[in-house]
Amino acid sequence: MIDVRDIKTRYDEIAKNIKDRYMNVDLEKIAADMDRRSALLSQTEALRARRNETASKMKGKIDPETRQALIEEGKAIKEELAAKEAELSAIDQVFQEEVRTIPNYYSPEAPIGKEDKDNLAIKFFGEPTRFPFKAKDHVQLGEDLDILDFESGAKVSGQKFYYIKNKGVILQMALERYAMDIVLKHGFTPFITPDIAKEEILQGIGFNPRGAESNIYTIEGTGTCLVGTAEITLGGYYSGEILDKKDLPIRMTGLSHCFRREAGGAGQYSKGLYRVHQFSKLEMFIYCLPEESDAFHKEILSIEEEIFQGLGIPYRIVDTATGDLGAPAYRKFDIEAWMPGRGDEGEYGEVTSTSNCTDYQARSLNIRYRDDDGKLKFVHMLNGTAMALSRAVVAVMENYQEEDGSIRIPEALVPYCGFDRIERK
RNA sequence: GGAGAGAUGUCCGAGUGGUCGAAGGAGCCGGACUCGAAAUCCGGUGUAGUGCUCUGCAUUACCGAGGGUUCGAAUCCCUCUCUCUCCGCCA
Repeated sequence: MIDVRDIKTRYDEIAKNIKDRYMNVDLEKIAADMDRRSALLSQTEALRARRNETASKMKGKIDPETRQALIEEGKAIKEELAAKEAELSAIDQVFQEEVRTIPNYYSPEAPIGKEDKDNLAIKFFGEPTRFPFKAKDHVQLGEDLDILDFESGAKVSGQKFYYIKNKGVILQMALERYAMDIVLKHGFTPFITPDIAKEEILQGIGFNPRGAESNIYTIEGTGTCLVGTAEITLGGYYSGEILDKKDLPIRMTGLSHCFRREAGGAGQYSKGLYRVHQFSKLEMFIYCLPEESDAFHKEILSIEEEIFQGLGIPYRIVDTATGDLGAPAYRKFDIEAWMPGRGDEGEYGEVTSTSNCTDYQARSLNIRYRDDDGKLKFVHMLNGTAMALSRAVVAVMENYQEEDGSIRIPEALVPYCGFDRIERK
């Protein structure tokens, strides 16, 4: 969340931010509720002050008559206070929820635009892979090679679930370990995180676990949810804590399963492994000083590039437009890998995403550090995909396919796989 | 899953209705001593709001979370969460 005082001091900026992000937030109402809330708060506090004053008059020995009078006065205050507190708590609850709908500020460098097609391609690596034959998509390849089974996934678990089989399993594990080794080389501490997290943590990270459009599976009656990414569990790791400045930056990388409802996410571009209800992902996460977050954001992006360059997969980087940033992000870069089987003649498809969320998540989760001036300040928090296994598998399979339907293993993965191709039995 | 114990500031830890925002210690900051450092000694040191006559003063809240009792709650009661010990079960 943003600093609530900004609603007063940076009103126009917030209004412009909401507009440029194409979001629906009624800022006028929020500001009005804020005024009502502070009026009630000061009335409540005045009453509490009177209550405390009355109570403290009774500390020592006093004559019974005075005592009785004070008790009567205290009782009256108590009643009045209870009514005022009820009123305050009602408006406060509304206000707190409203504040959370205000998005983070966006970077002055982020492109302004409504949706993903307004994202700005800022770099290309490699040439899109072309074949002298008609490229197959990973669904076809996977079924022919007996390494992906969507039919059984649908039968047992529902649509958009899948089984990975045979050498496909080894390929996924190889990708996982390959990415992990690169990330570790850059000083990240490895974690395997819980796949379930509390709603308050989800909310602190900026996910909305409720509502029809929510992408989150909630576990009924427990107050917990299946995580959609290890960003949630890595970002929650230090919630409520005060970090030592000399420990910053903290670099973490976490492997988790990721669960997403993907309601209404069907269609040709969501085919196969590209958009599924469950996948594994290795995520990078950094807690750092505010003045360092831009630099660390670029560092995460360069590690993501290193991972895909090492696999020899062509990609482009896009600078995400304001309307597509998501509420917590100040700036976001996606890597889109070339996927020869996507669309008619191949398309770029998102494989990583890295966001600088500045202090937006830290404020909700209350993660601070003590600065040299002795003051507590919010850290900046950044996340980025090291490797989303399902989509990386798509990219490898489709870029490394052969005319006979077999798949070569990228050189960098051969030591991790122990074989150099997957072919039909 | 059953039984018991516990959760207090940056950390450790005392406190069982009003004199408690909270003893003591550690840490940190400042100072003394020192050529300098260590040791020692002295002083200071919570967070988040709000108001004002704004390098300060006043005030509210916060002792795991949420409710309750009371004129008054860190302290009493209830619910929940988490931690520890023992038993059971188990990959």
